[in-house]
Amino acid sequence: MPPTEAQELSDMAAPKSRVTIRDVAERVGVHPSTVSRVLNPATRGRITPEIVRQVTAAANDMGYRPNQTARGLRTNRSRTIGVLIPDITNPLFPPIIRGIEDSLGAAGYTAILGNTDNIAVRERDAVATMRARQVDGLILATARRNDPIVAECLAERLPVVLVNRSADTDGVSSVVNDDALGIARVVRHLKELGHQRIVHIAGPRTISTGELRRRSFIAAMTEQGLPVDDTVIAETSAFSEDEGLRAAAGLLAAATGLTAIVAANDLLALGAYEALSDAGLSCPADVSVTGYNDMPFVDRVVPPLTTIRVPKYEMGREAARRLLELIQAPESPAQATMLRPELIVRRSTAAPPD
Amino acid sequence: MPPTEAQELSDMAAPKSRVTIRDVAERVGVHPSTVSRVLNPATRGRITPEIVRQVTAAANDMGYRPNQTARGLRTNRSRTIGVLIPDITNPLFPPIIRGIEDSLGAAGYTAILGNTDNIAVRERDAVATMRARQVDGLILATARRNDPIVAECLAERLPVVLVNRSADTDGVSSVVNDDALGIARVVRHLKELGHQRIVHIAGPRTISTGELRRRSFIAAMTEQGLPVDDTVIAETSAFSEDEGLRAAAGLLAAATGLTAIVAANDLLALGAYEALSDAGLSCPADVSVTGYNDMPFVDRVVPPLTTIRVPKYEMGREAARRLLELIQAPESPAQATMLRPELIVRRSTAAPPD
DNA sequence: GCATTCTGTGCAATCGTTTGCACGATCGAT
DNA sequence: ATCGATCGTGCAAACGATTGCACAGAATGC
Repeated sequence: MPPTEAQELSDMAAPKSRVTIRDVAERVGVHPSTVSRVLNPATRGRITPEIVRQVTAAANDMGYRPNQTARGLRTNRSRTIGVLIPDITNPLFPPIIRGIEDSLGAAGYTAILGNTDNIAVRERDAVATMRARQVDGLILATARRNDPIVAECLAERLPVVLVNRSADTDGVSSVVNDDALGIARVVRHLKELGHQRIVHIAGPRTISTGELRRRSFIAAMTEQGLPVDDTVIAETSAFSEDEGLRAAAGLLAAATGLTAIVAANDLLALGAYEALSDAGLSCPADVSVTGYNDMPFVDRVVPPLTTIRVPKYEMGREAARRLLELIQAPESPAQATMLRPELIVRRSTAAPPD
Repeated sequence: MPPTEAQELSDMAAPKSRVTIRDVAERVGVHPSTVSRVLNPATRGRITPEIVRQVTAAANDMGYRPNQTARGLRTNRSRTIGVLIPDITNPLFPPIIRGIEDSLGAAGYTAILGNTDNIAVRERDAVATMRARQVDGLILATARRNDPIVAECLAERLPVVLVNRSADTDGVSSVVNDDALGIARVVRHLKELGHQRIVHIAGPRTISTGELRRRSFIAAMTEQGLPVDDTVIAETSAFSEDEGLRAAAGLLAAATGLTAIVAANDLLALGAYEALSDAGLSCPADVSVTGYNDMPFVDRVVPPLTTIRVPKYEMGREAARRLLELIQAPESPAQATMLRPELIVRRSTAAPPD
């Protein structure tokens, strides 16, 4: 004996399988295309108000949820964007990501993330999987100054926005902070404290922030009438604590009478802290140190780090906003947005010893 | 006059539009379904080796990339999973997320993220958008002990795994650390240092970690033969620094002669630091403090925090692994995995003053 | 009152893959 | 030599939505 049609099922409707546009259409007695048009704000106007009412009511009632996958197949728009970052574990990035997601979410888009660890083949891979998923655009926090990925996206007309770092490639939009301004403020701050012999731990020159902060350092020093020669800049191969330690140690060994270190980012600055303590020097009594970015928690290290705060959340938000624009109007001209950084004076800077 | 077939186009083929399975089929002279079978490892064996060779060669040559969207529509599998976290900006989560992504990535899956800020409606929203995108499963780092979202997923047979926090709901898989063990180790450590009057800043009881660590604290104290009454536990409404400050201040005001504070997580412990300094007390000279989680950077605050290290990356990795299993075998029984935490002794704990 | 425009809806093709089914060829067994 | 079984491939129908086109009926113009 087959089970009788259990009528209890009808009230507390268990949504057995997903309800489709066709189910809604059948319930109301119209064609699926009509339902589609009702549900699309752009075409809703073409349908009789009474039908609109019935369809929306039925859709709500039945708990209809459009299938993004099907829609994406047809329209070639996934309402998904790919975000490439070096490493989510680096505290610089979460606020940026948060800004991106908030901004995208408000527009009905979602992000998929890829960690690349700054490894080129992982970047390629990540872009490939993202393209397979038909992302509508890309936000890259991984750009190098001369980045083939950026060039490819441009060539294939995939909307792309760079965030935090920019690139030399032109025609690409970016949202970054004003490195020149930030570094100028730091140098001025140190000069005002009385420092004369200021040195710089530079980031990798293959990355825009590394090169730009380096150049800005030289410019700012010159402008302040401070001496700048080969011995005041140490190069690093990565924005890492280890590299900061190594570079700072070199500087301490070589540079005569330095009293302040301008690091190209906070991690390098933390490395410099270590080098100082290794050398038996104290910060800020013997040497002042500054960072860049104002990562979470650099206000809690000892001494709390004087640094430049970049508007991380806002950069993420702007980058997403810009990308959405670019998706609407793919041919709109590239624009490079620079957000204002802010000098945060804490305890790692003080007057030089006399 | 129509443009002549430009034969220059053939060598440096600009991939004008995406190459589909049909393009590959035409090039080789077989049916699209054959190409599909060649490209699918499971069915490749059924095709003549020579054809397999030709098809794979052509696919590579033409730069064919399967369209996940189309595949997803047909198979109802998106190879995408949704990850819900309270806030990516909380340093506890990035390592977990990294573990999840590494594990998923290796299996050809990608994650989409949702920040919920512990707000119920945002959780619902996030789940809705994820379902619209046909996620194959969910990893929740947002679970409350009694969480309707968890119940719904279970009811609708959407594979789900909880990470970091568990839930009271049964039938759901989870990957967490062993809170009882962690708290027991902390209490034992303090006892060994000579502490008698130990107090606890408990997390929200609506969250498994809050409740569990609280209960484990009572159990551990009892086991060590230490006094435990109403005055040694302070409740909080969130795992935040503010709440830690408030609770610790209360404890200091009320509790007679406390010498050690066991906080239910690192953020609460940092709040306790503030309360101590507000009260003119020093840590660890006057009062020892312990945290839980071993968030990034708690080794750099002053004093460096003694805490329980939970294997964050591994928890993420395991959760993803478990979810993939669950997707393969949806009816497999739920399993609650507990990873071993580790006591990390730093400078925030010392013998009590005499 | 007839021709014309307009409006609202249905029809059917389409997006790129996957997969059950069918069918001809090949093979081994008798 | 004949008959099944087996094997490799093609065929076509899905998956769920969108959208150009067609067409009926209403509205409008003269």
